[in-house]
Amino acid sequence: MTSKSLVEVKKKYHHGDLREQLLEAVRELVEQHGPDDFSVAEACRLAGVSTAAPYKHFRDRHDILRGVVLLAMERMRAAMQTAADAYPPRDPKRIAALGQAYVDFARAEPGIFRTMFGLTEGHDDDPELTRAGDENCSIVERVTAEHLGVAPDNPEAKLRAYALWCFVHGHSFLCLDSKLPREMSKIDEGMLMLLVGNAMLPSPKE
Amino acid sequence: MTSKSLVEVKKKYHHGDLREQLLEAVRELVEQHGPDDFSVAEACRLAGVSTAAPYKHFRDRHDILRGVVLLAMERMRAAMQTAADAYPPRDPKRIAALGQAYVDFARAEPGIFRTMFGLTEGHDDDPELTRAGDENCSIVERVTAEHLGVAPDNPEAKLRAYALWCFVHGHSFLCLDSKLPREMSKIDEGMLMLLVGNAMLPSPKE
DNA sequence: TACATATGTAAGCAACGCTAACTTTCAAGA
DNA sequence: TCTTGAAAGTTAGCGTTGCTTACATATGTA
Repeated sequence: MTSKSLVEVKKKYHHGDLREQLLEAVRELVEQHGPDDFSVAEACRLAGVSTAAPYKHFRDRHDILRGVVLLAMERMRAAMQTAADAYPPRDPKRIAALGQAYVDFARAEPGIFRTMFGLTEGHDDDPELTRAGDENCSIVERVTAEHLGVAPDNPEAKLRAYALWCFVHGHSFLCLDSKLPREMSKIDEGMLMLLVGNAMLPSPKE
Repeated sequence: MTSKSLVEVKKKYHHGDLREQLLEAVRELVEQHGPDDFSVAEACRLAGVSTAAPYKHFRDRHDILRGVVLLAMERMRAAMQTAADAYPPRDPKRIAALGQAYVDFARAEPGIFRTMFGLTEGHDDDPELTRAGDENCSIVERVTAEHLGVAPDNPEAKLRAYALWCFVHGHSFLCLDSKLPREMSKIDEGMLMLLVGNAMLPSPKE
């Protein structure tokens, strides 16, 4: 009885799911038009609701974007974790898969990806955003430390994790901007393995 | 006589320098409020001109941002070139200085830097933007090739240049977002030398 | 059933992006 | 020097947006 048929959903005064549906609508709009061109009003139209409704759930326009980004960060985190979990702890492929998941996310949701790293309005030191970012960061550190067989707070592991993080992040952005030579578009597996496997993480047991 | 005293400049019907002054005003606004929050109207106020004036020089709001980004790319290119030129061709410091110039630019103009890589509205395949980006990219390739003592189109050099580019770009972004552990904020010289000098560019003459 | 609260609507304001139509200035040729 | 067309400003105004205020309706709990 709690499951609503698609028919009877229309024209309930209380939407019941507006917050989540707005976030989804904005996610789509941002993906289509970029973060500066989406409009709250258009999202309202998509959700079938008046233009004043969002302000019962969000402080303002930026607060909606914040919500969208938080969801995206969680999605990204989950994707990275899943990718890493597909391989045993010290398999080099585990690291490559982690990086690949990052790049894949950027390519699958370029608009959101850019938005995640383009927020500067009032989110400079938002505790929730910072925590979500740190969490994603710590996945890389943990996996790297496991790979090296050292404690998670090992400085060497942290340094290498950071290098990996930088490389993958930069690669993701350069892919989106196609500011990389065309013939290098598909270096994911090969290059990640080369750089990550050989240069950055020379050998787990040395 | 062509040099205008600051006094007699005011209240000329023809502004004479509006295009450049608008770009500068928008640059400041973007740096302050971020790319989505700047308003053309506010830039007009800064330039002391009516809100319709910009449309004699730019197609629309996005076109203004495009101009700002193009200028920023040129500024960045010049900074990188200058930094590299401070060291002789095969000095490892030359590479490090190049990367450092990139990071420094991002830190000095974070709003513009984000804007440069956040444009997606209608600029997907803007030829001028693409060319400016490729030019910056090719500096890295050229310097790397020189360092390795090979031809500029050497595939090995291109690969290493791309890796350097990725790392530096990612590092820049992570610095801005402070999504890196706090104690790693000042790794510029040390880490660049470590990664770039040792891991990525093992030895120029091997 | 009554009521506090949550969640929606309607109406409206100020600001913005952009256009249309007009005005002023400049520069170049007769 | 005068004319004239293009370049570069202005004013006025349209439609949209972000957001607020006041009001309406539904929901959960006593």
